[in-house]
Amino acid sequence: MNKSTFHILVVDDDDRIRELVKEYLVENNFIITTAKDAFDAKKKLEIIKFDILILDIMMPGQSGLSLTKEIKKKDNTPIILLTAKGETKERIAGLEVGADDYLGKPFEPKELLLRIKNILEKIKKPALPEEIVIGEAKVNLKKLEIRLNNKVKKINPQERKILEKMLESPGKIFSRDNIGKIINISKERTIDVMITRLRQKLESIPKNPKYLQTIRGSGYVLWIK
Amino acid sequence: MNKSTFHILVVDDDDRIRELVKEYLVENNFIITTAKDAFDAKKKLEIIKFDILILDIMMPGQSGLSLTKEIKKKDNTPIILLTAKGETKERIAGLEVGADDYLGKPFEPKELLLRIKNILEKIKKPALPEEIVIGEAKVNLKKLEIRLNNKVKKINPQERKILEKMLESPGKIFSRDNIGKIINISKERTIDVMITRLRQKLESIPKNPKYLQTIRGSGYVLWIK
DNA sequence: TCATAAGGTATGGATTCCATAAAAAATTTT
DNA sequence: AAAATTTTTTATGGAATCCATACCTTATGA
Repeated sequence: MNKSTFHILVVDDDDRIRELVKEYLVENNFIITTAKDAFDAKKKLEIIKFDILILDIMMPGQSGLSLTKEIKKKDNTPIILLTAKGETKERIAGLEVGADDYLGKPFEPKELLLRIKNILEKIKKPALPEEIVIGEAKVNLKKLEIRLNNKVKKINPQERKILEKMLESPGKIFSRDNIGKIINISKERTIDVMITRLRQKLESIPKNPKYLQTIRGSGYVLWIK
Repeated sequence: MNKSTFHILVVDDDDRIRELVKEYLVENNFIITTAKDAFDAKKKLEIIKFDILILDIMMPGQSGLSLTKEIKKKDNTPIILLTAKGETKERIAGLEVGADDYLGKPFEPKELLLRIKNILEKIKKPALPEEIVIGEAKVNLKKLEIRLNNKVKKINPQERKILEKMLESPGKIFSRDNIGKIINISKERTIDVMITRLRQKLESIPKNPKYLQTIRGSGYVLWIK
């Protein structure tokens, strides 16, 4: 793997493992930060935007599972969970809670590397530009703003997540299920509401959306032009 | 999960596991074929195009690993490998050989289902081309639109289903029964009505259809050119 | 050419699906 | 902990679509 600037946070209460993983990944040109528990991790998460998080499930204080859930609520940083051997149930729980992958202890560092590569494959998409034009609106995902008709509206966190995902695949139909997974929600009406709100910020005539359209019976689509 | 027509091949030399997996997946609306070894599997692969293959690594004769390699050379059917517990090395080898995912035995059926869903997400539909030309009309099954004489008409879900099916076999006669099955309707007149509607969207002169024609006494045919 | 069978279509009630306002709950900020 | 913001639920109305029926038109062959 080439020199990278990917920044990974490793959270494990076991000093030995933490250091081992760190060493191995540093060798492979990652930038590594470690934390010894959820509390510590959260402190660091507030300051730094990591590319990947590696969390041990079994930790004193808040568990990795719970931490995953909490983090995934806010953003979609990929998470790899480390599970004690054979804890199938936890592994399932992990996926359900939104983890992107997991690894049973004991694991070979090489395997961890594979998982990381795997995830990087997925995220290496050519980072969305600072400002994206959707019809008459200009979306700034960094400032969390949408300019439309000389007005500036704020994008809320959940809205951002949906928008980001839909912007990755303009023209793709997102079922409510799809969207529900993005923001961790199941109620259909709730999703409708988020779409309605997005329309009010994106569309000149929210009642007749030109860009964020409904596909009756299937879901929603975003057209960026 | 909805009713699906996904066809999965399960290859494992252990009768017990084979049957267990089959049973569970059939319950979840998959079509399952089984094979007891690589030789058996290859015979079946020659005849049927599967959507996913589930292979045990440890098998008498050719191993799942070797089989994976062989298959991946020819096509890219997604493969999930089943590994005996703790065989980390094999798991790594599996990914390197081109497998799409793996699952350590013993596994929970529910977890297998998760993996399968995951893969299906990716392969989605074999997607007909974005835009299909039928006579003077341009059909966009994604946008659910038909452009004809500079006008855009919307296709609704039932119409789409019929169109999709007929597009799979242009020139084939579809009896009302055939069509009825597609959209779950039995009344003859009702089917006529759907055809009428489609003609109004597809044909320049709906009264004299050139492409969506009636075969009196037999049914309807779609000609795409 | 007339009778009849087969196909075409306008209409509308029932149903399903979606939009949105408003309220309630949860979360974040102050 | 009060206030402000955001998220989620709920309730309701409206729109799209489904499906059947009645009636009309066309094709066929006796």
